[in-house]
Amino acid sequence: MSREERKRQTRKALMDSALGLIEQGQHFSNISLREVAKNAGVVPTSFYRHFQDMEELGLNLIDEFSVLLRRVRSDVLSAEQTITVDALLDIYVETITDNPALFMFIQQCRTSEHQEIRNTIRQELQGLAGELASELRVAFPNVSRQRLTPLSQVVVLFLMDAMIDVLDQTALGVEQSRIVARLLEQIGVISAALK
Amino acid sequence: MSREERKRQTRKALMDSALGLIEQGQHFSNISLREVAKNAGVVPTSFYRHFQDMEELGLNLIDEFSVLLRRVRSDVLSAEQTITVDALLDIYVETITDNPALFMFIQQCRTSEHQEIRNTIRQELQGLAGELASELRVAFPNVSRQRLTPLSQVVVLFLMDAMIDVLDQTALGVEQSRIVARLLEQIGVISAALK
DNA sequence: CTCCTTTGTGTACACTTGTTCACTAACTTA
DNA sequence: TAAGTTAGTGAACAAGTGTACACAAAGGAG
Repeated sequence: MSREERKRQTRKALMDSALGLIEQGQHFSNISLREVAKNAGVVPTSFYRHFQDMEELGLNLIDEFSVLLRRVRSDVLSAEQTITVDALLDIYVETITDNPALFMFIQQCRTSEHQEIRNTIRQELQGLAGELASELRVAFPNVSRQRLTPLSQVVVLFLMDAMIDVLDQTALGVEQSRIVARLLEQIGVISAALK
Repeated sequence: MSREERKRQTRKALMDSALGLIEQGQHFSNISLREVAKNAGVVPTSFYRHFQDMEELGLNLIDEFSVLLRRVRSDVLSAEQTITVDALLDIYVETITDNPALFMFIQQCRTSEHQEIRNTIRQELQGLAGELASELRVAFPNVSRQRLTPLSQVVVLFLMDAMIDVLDQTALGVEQSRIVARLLEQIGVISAALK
């Protein structure tokens, strides 16, 4: 195995370590560099070979989020052109449930103490809303883009909000289906405005 | 000054200290007990005379939030019965801008690592949505409560979401009016569903 | 094969954290 | 006035934190 391959591997181990700690219920704000290193099976000083500090690791997690969204987008585009709203939502909900820690991280860090993290996330979510808007254009060809844009921003807000419930899902014993149901109810309120 | 009066005073100093640190850009999750004590002009050990730990202080901040909302509610009720939606929103927006740290705390701690904090906040925000729903009933008497409830949940989501922009307000040089404008635009999308 | 680059190691340091304990001083009560 | 309760103090400790440094070992380039 080549050296840079190995490096990329431990780098990924560090990022996954952080996500793992989030999945265990920790908040990204007080996950320590040492904890991440230990959890990745690496000595603390080794962390610096990959990231300057936890903020930089965070920014790279946002990047991972961005890549994930791009992949989803290409999936949607490769689907039939006459995709329904329900099918569209299914794709996004599935993406969330497949990557809970990553989405949780994003939701947590919207209120991060590092403004660069906050700004980057804001941009990313705005981009997501933009994607959604153009995808909804297919489903609602007779609705103007002007009305569609704020609408998809709202839907993104719903998606991220649902994350918090997912976090408590196991703790409260709430089935995931109920969360999705609530999500669909909320979006129903919105899409009613389109009919 | 009586002793319990003094105690209540330093207790408030501790809570205000935490809010102050939040206003300075810190995240509640990693505000330390010592920092709070120091900022309140009190020795660390004195903290324990009032709260068991930071989680308990957090729960008391949520209580303060609850009391604030109750006060707002009575303000709204004492207003004219034919209150407009805009006037209603003005009251809430003003409440937020008058207590930015408290609302920011709530928004931050929706993703807290302490599940009791998360649950209490969830309840509180649900309660807020309930209040809003009955207040909106006055403005939209011909809309059923069934449609009003999910709608006000959405509005609450908007209000809390706007908090994040308020946080970056100074940093980005965005005037508060623009934030309020965006908020009104979002809510416009919703209220359009009511007409 | 040899040298250099670089990823990961181990030790070390100064600092902050939560929490303990015995103590003081002042308000309350009897 | 005397005794008791208690909010706040100060020193101390073990544990965890970020970061600097010299070092080892192994891949890459000549």
